[in-house]
Amino acid sequence: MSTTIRDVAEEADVSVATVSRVLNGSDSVRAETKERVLKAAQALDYLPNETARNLRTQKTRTVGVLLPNMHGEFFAQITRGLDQRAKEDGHHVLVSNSHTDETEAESVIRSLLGRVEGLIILWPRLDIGFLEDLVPDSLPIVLLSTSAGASHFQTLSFENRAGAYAAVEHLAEHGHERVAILTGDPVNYDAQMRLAGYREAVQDLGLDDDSSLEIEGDFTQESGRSAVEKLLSLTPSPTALFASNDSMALGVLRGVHEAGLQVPEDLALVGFDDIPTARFATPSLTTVRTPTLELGRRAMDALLDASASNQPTHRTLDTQLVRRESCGCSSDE
Amino acid sequence: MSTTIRDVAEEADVSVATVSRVLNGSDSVRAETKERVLKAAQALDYLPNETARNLRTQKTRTVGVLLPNMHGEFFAQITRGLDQRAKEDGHHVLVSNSHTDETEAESVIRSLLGRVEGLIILWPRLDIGFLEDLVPDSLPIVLLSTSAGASHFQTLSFENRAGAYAAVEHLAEHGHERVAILTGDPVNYDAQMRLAGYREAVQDLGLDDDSSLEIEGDFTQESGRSAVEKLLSLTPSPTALFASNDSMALGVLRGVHEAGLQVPEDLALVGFDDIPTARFATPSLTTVRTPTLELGRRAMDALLDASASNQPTHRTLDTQLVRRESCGCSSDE
DNA sequence: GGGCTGTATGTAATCCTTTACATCCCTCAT
DNA sequence: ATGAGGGATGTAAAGGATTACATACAGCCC
Repeated sequence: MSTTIRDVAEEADVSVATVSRVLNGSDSVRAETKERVLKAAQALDYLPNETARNLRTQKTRTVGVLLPNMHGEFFAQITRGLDQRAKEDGHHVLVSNSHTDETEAESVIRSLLGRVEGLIILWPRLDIGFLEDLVPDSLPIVLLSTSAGASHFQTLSFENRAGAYAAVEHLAEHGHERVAILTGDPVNYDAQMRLAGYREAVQDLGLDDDSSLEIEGDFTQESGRSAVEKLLSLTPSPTALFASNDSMALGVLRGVHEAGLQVPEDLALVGFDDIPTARFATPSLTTVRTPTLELGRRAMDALLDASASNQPTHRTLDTQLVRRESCGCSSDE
Repeated sequence: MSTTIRDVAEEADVSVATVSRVLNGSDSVRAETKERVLKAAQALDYLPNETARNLRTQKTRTVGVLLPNMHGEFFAQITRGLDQRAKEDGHHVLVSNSHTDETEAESVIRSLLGRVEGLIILWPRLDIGFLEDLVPDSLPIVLLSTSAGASHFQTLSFENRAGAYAAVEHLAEHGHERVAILTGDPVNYDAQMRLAGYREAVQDLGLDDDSSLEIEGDFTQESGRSAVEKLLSLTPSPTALFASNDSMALGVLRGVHEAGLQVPEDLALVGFDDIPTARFATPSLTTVRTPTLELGRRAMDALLDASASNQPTHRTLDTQLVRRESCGCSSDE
């Protein structure tokens, strides 16, 4: 078998307690002894059994993360942010990202329970009550992009509403009065909030208020492309479009091109997210930047904090309009 | 504290052994007793302590995954594939994806050792000897996109060389004789192999063999964009370009547009990877499809198998040319 | 009835650490 | 000289599960 602390103790001719003390650097141990222990550990290729350690200390230093199938860039950035922050505190990240339905999510969560010290969940159609029943009250949980305040869980989201508002407002500044929206999947919280921001702006700014201007999409590029047809069939045609994310905006770009028209001349366009490709599209995409990496970091932050102060906080992260070409501006950058 | 198996045993008025037997469904236990135990467990909200279980059974059912900073879509797909496959076997995935240098990677691996039963590593500039020293021989490891055969580790890669060959060949079929390549980061194994495939095709097909046609990129969109300038300064100008990945190809698309030229008329273009955006670019991108999700699945497959038969296998996954518009074809799809 | 078999259950060892408490010994103040 | 105090180390008890082995009991056969 693999070598244990007992073997090291024997080799160094001390007790296991001393070995443990050396390895954890906590208690006082004579310099000479310490060295002997370290040498023994080295010689035997000793590797502490993390499981035993976890059991004894009642800590796993591991958090679970549930992410759904989502846009790759978004997914990657969040994961990266989570991981960065976790690493700073010496925590590990146990991921699960391929669950599709509620049953599966339940079994995933169950299998995570008892091996994680906290959970970060991004799950659009999450039923809060269901989750409350499933997990012990004592387990810190951070919910991402979910309707805030609905629970005693911590939540963290983008400032979607203000971002969408800014996007529409900017299109209005370009003189557009008939601005359509391509929505995301209606069950998605981000999508809902972006739609809300759009509506608010349309009202406030006195733009054409026509429910046929709200076209339903699902955040995929294909839904962006196919939306163009619907868009062009409207009378009068909208002169501008707010796409609820960049993937769809890229699809729209493609669709408009296929229809033989031009962005921004025939249709001004603003997206949301500022994925890397947005800058390199032709025309480059005006969009609302979401701090994705930051979302990950802050989520982990909140979770690790939660252990200490268990105040359920609900935070949002500011977004920022990035002016490029697709709205009719000449690019900022 | 949380409830233990002892509490359940007490509640159900049986021994802990019986509770364990019921929960693991292995041994024979009377139906009536079984029910009583289950009821007790339910009533007490009992959750087996996974750590204790892991310690006793000497199994963690957890594998570690190291991925570098990489293109989002690629990253997401691999992770998904890994997770899917792991879940099928009831395994958990511990990820780490934000390490930058060797020291950090070392500490990450160290911290994983002792809590995982295997490791999947994608790490471009990995030093095999370093890894061999670091991990115990008994730990199964699968290396992704790395020079094969160099070790007793299992490896898995894309069939990059053949893919690149096919891309260049296709451009030659369109009549191009002066085909440039935009390479990826030279330390990257995929990049090396794609370059090798390009060179092989140039030789075989008798295309212009001019080392100035090899432009160094780094897989980023920006490097694609800025390569256009260099490309146009060559005399005579190449009429076609093979970009070693789609991100760079998208950057090239942008750069060509900025230069007031057209793809494919002024420059035919083929990418590599077939990221989702490739289909929606304008013009849509001809590219070589890599089965990314499959790479993840197969990697996990190999790892979980490895426990049984520890034959170091070296496999490659076939790639496939997808004809769209940027090469001069009318789109397949 | 006695011994044998097999099923259902209990007892206790075990996995490998950490750590509270005990011990030992040395130094120093009284 | 003696006791207190403190530094270095050892002993053994957790921590919560699994499981080998022991036990109890019922049924059966002769």
